[in-house]
Amino acid sequence: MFPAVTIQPTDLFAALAHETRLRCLILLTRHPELCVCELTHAIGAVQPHVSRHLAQLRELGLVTDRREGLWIFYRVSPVLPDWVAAVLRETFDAVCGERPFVEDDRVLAQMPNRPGVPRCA
Amino acid sequence: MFPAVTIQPTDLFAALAHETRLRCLILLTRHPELCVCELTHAIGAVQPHVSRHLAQLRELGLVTDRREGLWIFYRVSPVLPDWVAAVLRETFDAVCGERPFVEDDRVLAQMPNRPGVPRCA
DNA sequence: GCTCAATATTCGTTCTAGGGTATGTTTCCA
DNA sequence: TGGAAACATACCCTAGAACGAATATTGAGC
Repeated sequence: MFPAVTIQPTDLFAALAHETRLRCLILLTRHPELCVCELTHAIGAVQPHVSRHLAQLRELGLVTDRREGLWIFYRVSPVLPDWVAAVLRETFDAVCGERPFVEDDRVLAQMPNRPGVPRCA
Repeated sequence: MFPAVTIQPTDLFAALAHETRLRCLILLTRHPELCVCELTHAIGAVQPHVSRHLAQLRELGLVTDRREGLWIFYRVSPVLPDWVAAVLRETFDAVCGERPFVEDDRVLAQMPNRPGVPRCA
């Protein structure tokens, strides 16, 4: 019932202050969960880059990960403190229509061979 | 009617990611306006330190300043974009009862010779 | 004019976050 | 058991942020 994590405000804002991390979080707000290769493809960065920033989000407790075969799926933590969830929502509502966040989602939608997405031709 | 400033999300979060700047903003959310010496006293830092960080908040458009004699009074900008104001409010509500923000306000309340505050003994 | 108070800025230094690349780990499959 | 795919981590290096201290600016008062 209680949030499982405690997040210092300056830590939260430092996490959101980096464009790669913010873009990942915005994508993860649009979608229930995404794997690293999807985030990497959507953002257009190299895999270690995305992986490193996802690790920071994970260490802070903003996202959780689960393994399924070769893929590791990330999602926004379901046990965020209320005010953190509120900040994320406000931010998402404000920027989801702006660049580069719209493009990220467009690029993701056109990604071929996405894991978890059935390939019904 | 329209917000006078445009603030990039990463810029906002970078500003909030520094404790000095966040403490100033929280104090300025509690009080309509405060001068530099009040903020300096409340936070317990040296004057150039506070001044430098206030300058960053001002350049971003998060706060405005007005001169009155020797003092320069800062206040939270009245023309913030809605989502920025919402993020600030959520953050304030979440942390205003925590350290070091409560102590900052206590120290400020006990400050002698505050400008603008009538000295009715 | 001079002096003091409040604030801002500059300068040189230190420190940490981030980038690029290479390599390690885990899992699946043949 | 060997290889390939997906992801994580380590290493070295660099650029930018922040600090401390000194100095500049602005305004009030005499």
